Amino acid sequence: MSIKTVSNVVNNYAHISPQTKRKVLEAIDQLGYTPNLAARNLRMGKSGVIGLIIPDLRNVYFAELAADVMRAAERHGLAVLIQMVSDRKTETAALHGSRIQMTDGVLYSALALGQEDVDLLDIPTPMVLLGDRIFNGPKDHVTIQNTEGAKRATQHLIETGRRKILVLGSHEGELIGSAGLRLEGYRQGLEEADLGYDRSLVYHAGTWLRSDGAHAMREALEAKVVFDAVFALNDALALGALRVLQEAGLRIPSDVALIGFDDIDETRYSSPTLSTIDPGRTEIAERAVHALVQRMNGKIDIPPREIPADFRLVVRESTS
Amino acid sequence: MSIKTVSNVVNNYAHISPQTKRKVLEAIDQLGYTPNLAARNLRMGKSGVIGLIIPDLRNVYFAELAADVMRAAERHGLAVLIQMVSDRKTETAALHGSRIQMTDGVLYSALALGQEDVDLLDIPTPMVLLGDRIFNGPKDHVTIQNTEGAKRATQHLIETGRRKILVLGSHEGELIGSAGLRLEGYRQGLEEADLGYDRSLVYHAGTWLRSDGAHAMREALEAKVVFDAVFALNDALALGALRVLQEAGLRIPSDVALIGFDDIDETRYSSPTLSTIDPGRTEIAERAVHALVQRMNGKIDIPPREIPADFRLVVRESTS
DNA sequence: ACGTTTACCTTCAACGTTGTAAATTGATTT
DNA sequence: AAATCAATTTACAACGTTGAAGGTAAACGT
Repeated sequence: MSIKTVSNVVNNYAHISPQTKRKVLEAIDQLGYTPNLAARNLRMGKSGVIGLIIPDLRNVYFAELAADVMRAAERHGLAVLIQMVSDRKTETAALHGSRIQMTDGVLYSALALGQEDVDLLDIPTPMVLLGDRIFNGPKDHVTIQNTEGAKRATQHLIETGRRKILVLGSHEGELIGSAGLRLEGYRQGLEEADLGYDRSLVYHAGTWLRSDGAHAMREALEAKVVFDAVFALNDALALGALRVLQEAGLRIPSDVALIGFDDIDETRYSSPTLSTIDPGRTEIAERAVHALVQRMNGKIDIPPREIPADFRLVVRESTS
Repeated sequence: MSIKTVSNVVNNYAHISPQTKRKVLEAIDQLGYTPNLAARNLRMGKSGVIGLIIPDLRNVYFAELAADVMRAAERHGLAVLIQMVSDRKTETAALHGSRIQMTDGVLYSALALGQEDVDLLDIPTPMVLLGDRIFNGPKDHVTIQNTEGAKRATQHLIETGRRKILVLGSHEGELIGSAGLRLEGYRQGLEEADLGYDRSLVYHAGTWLRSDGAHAMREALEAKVVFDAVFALNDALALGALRVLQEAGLRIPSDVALIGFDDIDETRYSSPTLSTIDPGRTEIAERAVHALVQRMNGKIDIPPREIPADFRLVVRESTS
């Protein structure tokens, strides 16, 4: 009984006699044999693992994205190795370090790296880019329709009769990146409704955590700005703002309408529930994994693509 | 220049002449050589990867746990392969499938498997158990002090003058598992204060999502039970209940005090902020990884241990 | 009955690394 | 100058798998 025969049984190769197969399977069962994956990986030149490089799982958006990616990967028989990054250094290390080498490909959502670092993406590992910080890179890019989604959110507020729409979470001077693109959508929404863009309604927030939303909202209230709606550039900011608005005695949505962006699970359970833009996270994960698998199989040899995901306005209590 | 010399340089073996080292490093740099990890893994018999088997990253508790585990693993130079499981079948497959074979060890938080499946844990892969569903297994177990924490929560409510404490999230007849243990803590808390245990104050919830908390809370309100405090067996339940209480016009904490369990990030941002028990998640992750590394190195050969994590009462607005 | 095909099984080599032990070089001692 | 020792480098084998190619015996065709 040669080793190769066992290998053939395990990989159920076509030409094996039923009795040999049975004998081998019995022996495997009895000895508790399992194929050594390291050896198989070495021989085959692939590991069945894809990497997922993201900022932080404690951020609900990325946790949900990771869950969706894992589900999609599972359908392709792939395992997912998550690597969290926190700054330029760890991010560069994740892309160029040795660990990436044990994956067959990576999904990468940039955190600190930006358009100016596009050359760093030019690595031999198959890769699909996520997020909104780098465009026109050397890799496929599955992306949220930030501008279009933000425009839709703005339109929705206008349709419900709001005119003075506060924005929370801008990044000064940013043109691409979630903040820049969503702010642009807001401008377009105003413009189409013939409403002017008023800089004094735009509040900055470097990071996008609940506490930042609360902080920005407090600033606006203290500045006594007049407004009848708030568009927070993501849900976490919106939830932080929500709390401050309520503390200030404002009723939502009657005094102030509030909308976020991302459709994280929590928006369904806040009080009031939060209207938002669903950026199509599940679809993003599926398309990204699909594109990555195509590249990994080397079956397609076409230039890098931009793959947009469909978004959807989700109307809940905070705007109706 | 032999291959082995390169290997020696890469692993910076002690006795290499400076000039050879320089030459090798130059060549490595110029040719862009990286060691093949699959081959190294095969040769060394380890992969530098640990597995983390958990229910679902969309559950904030597990997302935060995963993040903490990854940080702890990073400090040991280990990568983390997360495997989500959803039922007995996927869970058994995760423990006994082939994928576990590409990890050097696993951290495992049981979902569907329970005490009766303890034999399934008896696998050769080093493993550390997390969670509260299986005790006295054949592996180290890092665990939350459920009973003690729940007792502390109950005591806290009593200290603030509450007497009729509703419980949300019990599992009928469960003795071990988070629900059973926390309910036991609640009973002990009552007992020490000479308060009677009243079954009509205990509400069941099969799963522990926000929606379940909302549902159980509604049931209690509809039953017109009299109560002045709510102990939700986890934070998600508490947050769901919070919303229903507010909808019913009850003020928190003046009409009803509310406390949860887990200290998820969100409890800091709800309105009002939520008192809770911090079960020491970060510490759990660190101790678990530490114990796993010890077992992986085979340096210790002692019987399985129960390793309890320290908990902490976190008082916020919902109880003060 | 003999060549030919088919089904099944085995041998060989290679994937790229590292531990072991042996070989080479250089420095030091006698 | 030979002998000894230490420092450095190398050859070899092995980790466990699988593709390619080869072998063997039974089944088939003429």
